[in-house]
Formats: sequence, structure tokens, C-alpha cells
Amino acid sequence: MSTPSDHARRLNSKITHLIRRIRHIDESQGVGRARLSALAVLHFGGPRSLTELARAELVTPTTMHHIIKGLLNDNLVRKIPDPTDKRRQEIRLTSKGEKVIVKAHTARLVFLDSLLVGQPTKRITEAIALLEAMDQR
Amino acid sequence: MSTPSDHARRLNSKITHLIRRIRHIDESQGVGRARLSALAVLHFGGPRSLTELARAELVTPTTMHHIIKGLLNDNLVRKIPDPTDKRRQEIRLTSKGEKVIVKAHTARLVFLDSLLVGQPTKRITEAIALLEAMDQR
DNA sequence: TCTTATACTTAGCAAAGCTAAGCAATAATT
DNA sequence: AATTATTGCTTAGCTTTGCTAAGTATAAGA
Repeated sequence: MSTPSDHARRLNSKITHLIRRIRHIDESQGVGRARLSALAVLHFGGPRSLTELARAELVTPTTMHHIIKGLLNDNLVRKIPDPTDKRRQEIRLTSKGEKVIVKAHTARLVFLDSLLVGQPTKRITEAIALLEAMDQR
Repeated sequence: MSTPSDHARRLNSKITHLIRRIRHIDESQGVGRARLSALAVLHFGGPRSLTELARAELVTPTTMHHIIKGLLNDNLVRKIPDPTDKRRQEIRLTSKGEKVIVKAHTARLVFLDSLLVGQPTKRITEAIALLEAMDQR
């Protein structure tokens, strides 16, 4: 029989493997993972300030400052001064940044799709339902 | 209707969230993720050389050298000279290292268990089956 | 024996994380 | 209105985790 903790054990093992493989997909994109992740927040969630980005990524503003510095340097984002609050600056994707994040996101999807080929739809939808429920906690 | 790529999209989104949360569990352990991961390989797979560890973790021997240096420094592993090959040294967990990895692994399982509470068993086993199939590719 | 391959280390770099400390602008309090 | 506190961001300086290139020592093969 499978105890609850045995489920957790097997989930943990397989998710660990999957994480490692996704990491390698991301790393093959020529942009670091932290930078890629920041680009994704900006792409899917829209422009926002450095501090908001830091909160979204669960890192300190200092760390986000370094990440954005790298992105600015590669011309993947730009800073727009906030007219109503001179402390703030909006971080916005450049068109190059858009291209990069779309390409990276596509690479991930292509990879995941390749792993899903031939799997029963029912199994996939159950797995997604589980992950969505887990995400609510 | 759900296209295959839509499945990949939703999987990606939820797995991304889960990865981030697991990362935070790991980071609360007081040992870096790379070190924790090396300890896990030694714990679940047994002692092995630096180069073998590097291969298991998909990093260069140089990187593994640094990771092991940190682990040695914290007295979590020790090096045992190989009597038959003077170039090799076996990396072996200390009892302190055992304690650390068991504690960290438990923290992960407790976390995952907490996310699984109340989920139908069928859904969990389907999800595990999917992840196991994905892992075979 | 001589060459080549393997195991590991060293040096030096970059990215990604942190804390502590600071400045400038805004908001809140008295 | 003046002072104080908070917020947004930066700088300085550290650690960890990753890399490549280059070096040493041992083992294995021709």
C-alpha cells in the first residue's frame, strides 16, 4: 500500500528530476535563470517597479537591482521614470526582451510537450488539477 | 478544448510555482541548494568520487570541487583516499551530514504532504504516474 | 617507455543571492 | 510647517554556485 508520505516521497523524487531538466532548458537560453524569470514576470504580468519585481520573485531589492542591471546592460529592459513619484522607475521590456522571453518560454513548452506525447489526456488533466490544487495552498 | 500545448502551458505555470516554493523550503535549511543536492546523492546513492558526483549533478568537476570544499569545511562530508587509485578520493557523508540531509529531505516531504492533504488518491497516483512517464524520456 | 587519458586542483571570472548602510523623495505626525 | 518615518533605489562588500583554461599527479595503453 501507498502511505500519504510515500506519495510525497515519489512526487518529490520525480519533481526533483523534472526541475533539473527544466533548469537545463532555461540555461541553454543564454540568459541566466533569475533574469529569465524577471523577464517572464514583466511579460506575463506587465511593467512594474524594481521593488515590485523583487517581491514577485521573493528576492531582496538589492538582488533585483543586480538582475535588472544585467538586463539593462543587455538591452532587454528599460527604466521609465514615474512622473507622480520621483523615487520610482517602471521597468519595461524592450522589443529585444520580448523576443528573448517568448523564445525561452516556447523552449520550455516544446520540452514539456515532448514529455507529454502519448500520455493519456485523462492522466494529464488529473496531474494539472492536482498541481493547481497544490498551488492554492 | 485543451490543445496539447495548452496542457504544457498550464503544467509549466504550476510547476514553476511549485519549484519556487520548494526552493524556499530548501533555502531555509541553512545549507545551499547545490550542497544539499550533493548530500542527497551521497545519502540515497551511497559514497562516490568527486567526478561521479559532478556527473550526477550535471556540473563540471571544478564546480563540484567548490561544493565539496564547502561541505568539508562544514564537516558534512569527508574524503577517503582510494587505495587502488591514488588519484581518486571517495566522498562520504559524516554523521552530521547524514543528519542534515535527513532533516532537509523530511522538510520537503512534510511540505509536499501538506499540499496533498485532502486530494483524492486517484488524482495523486495519476499525477505520479505521469511524472514517472515523463522522467523516462 | 612514451603517450594519452583520467582525477582532481588552482586561478580567475560572472551571476545571483545576502546584509548593512546610505541617499533622496514621499508620507505621516505632531 | 517642521520633524520624523517610510519607501524606492543604490552602493559596498561578502558568499555560493556556476564556468573555462591550465596545471599536477596517477593510471592505462601502444
